[in-house]
Amino acid sequence: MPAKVTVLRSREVESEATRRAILDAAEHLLATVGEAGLSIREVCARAGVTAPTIYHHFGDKAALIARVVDDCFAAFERAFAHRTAPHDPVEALRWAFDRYVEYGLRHRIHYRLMFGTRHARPSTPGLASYDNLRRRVMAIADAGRLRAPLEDATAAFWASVHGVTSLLISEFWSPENPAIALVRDAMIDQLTIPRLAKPRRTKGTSHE
Amino acid sequence: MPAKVTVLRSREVESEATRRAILDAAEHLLATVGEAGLSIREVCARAGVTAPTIYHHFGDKAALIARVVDDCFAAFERAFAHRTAPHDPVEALRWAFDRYVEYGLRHRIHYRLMFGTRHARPSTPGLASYDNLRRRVMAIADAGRLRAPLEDATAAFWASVHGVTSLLISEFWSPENPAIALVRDAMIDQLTIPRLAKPRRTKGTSHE
DNA sequence: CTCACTAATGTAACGCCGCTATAGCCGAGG
DNA sequence: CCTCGGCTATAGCGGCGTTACATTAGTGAG
Repeated sequence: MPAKVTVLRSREVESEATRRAILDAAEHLLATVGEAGLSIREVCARAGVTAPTIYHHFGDKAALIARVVDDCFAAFERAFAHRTAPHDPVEALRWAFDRYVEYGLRHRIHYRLMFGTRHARPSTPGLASYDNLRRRVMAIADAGRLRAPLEDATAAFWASVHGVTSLLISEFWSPENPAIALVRDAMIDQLTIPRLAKPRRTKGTSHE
Repeated sequence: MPAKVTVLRSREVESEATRRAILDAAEHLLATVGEAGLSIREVCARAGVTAPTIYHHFGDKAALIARVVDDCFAAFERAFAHRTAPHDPVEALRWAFDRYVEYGLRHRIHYRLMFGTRHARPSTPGLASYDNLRRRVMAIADAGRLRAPLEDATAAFWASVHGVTSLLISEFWSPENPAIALVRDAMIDQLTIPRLAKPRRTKGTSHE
């Protein structure tokens, strides 16, 4: 019985296999030689197809790369989902900061493609990724421990972790730079309340 | 007497003129169509020379761009020098943050070339630019108002302003995003002491 | 003043690249 | 069985960075 389906759709299955072969080859080359170094011709050689096949399935080089980047966002979120975050929402955010930097450092080229330049409109996986961060900040707000508006605080955290990751990827910094933790803790200490104290707007109300 | 020098070196002068023509054409194209869009052939057409002339003077495309980037760093520092900073060192740093973002936003492509990827070893103008920031932070430290080691604080400030600028350039943020000031003030409030109080290591010692 | 030398520039070409008009293959449906 | 249409290959276009080679024109020595 499964044979029937397989036989009936053998053509589509074959076509989909070709798509995957192309995507796999593109992803591998992207991680190896980067966007500038990736050539359609090399993808062809690795995937065992010829150029028109790629253009038939993906349109052009930019669309192919955009497709790979979408898969990268999925992998990016998986990097967070695989491990379990601390229970305390503020500590969970600190933890997420480190995971974010860690991922960026391990997938430099992919990170640049995801966040280095905006490719057309922000993709759905990209938005989902940002929503993930917002949910973490919202957990802090729900605990009454956020010192700034939700949207602003989320954006601010993103900017700081993105800045750190960018400098690491560009090799302006080494991964041992103490400034990494300094940025992380400065932003968290300033925008959140460490314990369950009355949330006050003026800074420096918690003695020690 | 100056005629003697001019005549004797007429050849060098001419050669230097073509150098400048090439650099100007490259800078204009770079700001217009970006690094990927810039082609040696187009530079040739604009500068009124042929390809071997460019390779004779600069080596290859990357070296030509690196040379343009060096000029960008000079323009970058000029953007700070033209205006006068506030006297208070902390406010001067806040002011520098805004000038930095402002420059990045006005010269998106150049900023990306300067800080987006490391081009070979950090150029001399690039190092000078970073030293400028460190001097501002040092002024705060000299006033006994810095809460972290000089090098770490300098790096942390750089990361935060770079993160903000990157997101603005990539158009993930709009220039009106309140998170810009939030990042700026969070880092400054956390790493500096607002008035002339006794510098203490624990956070939150200055009431109001 | 002459002339060989050398730096500066031009000619033409090589081997890449992204992309596509066109044609052929082959499973799907009648 | 035969047609039909989606998938793939052949071959080629124009453009790219780069370079071997030829050519020009100031320069310094005799």
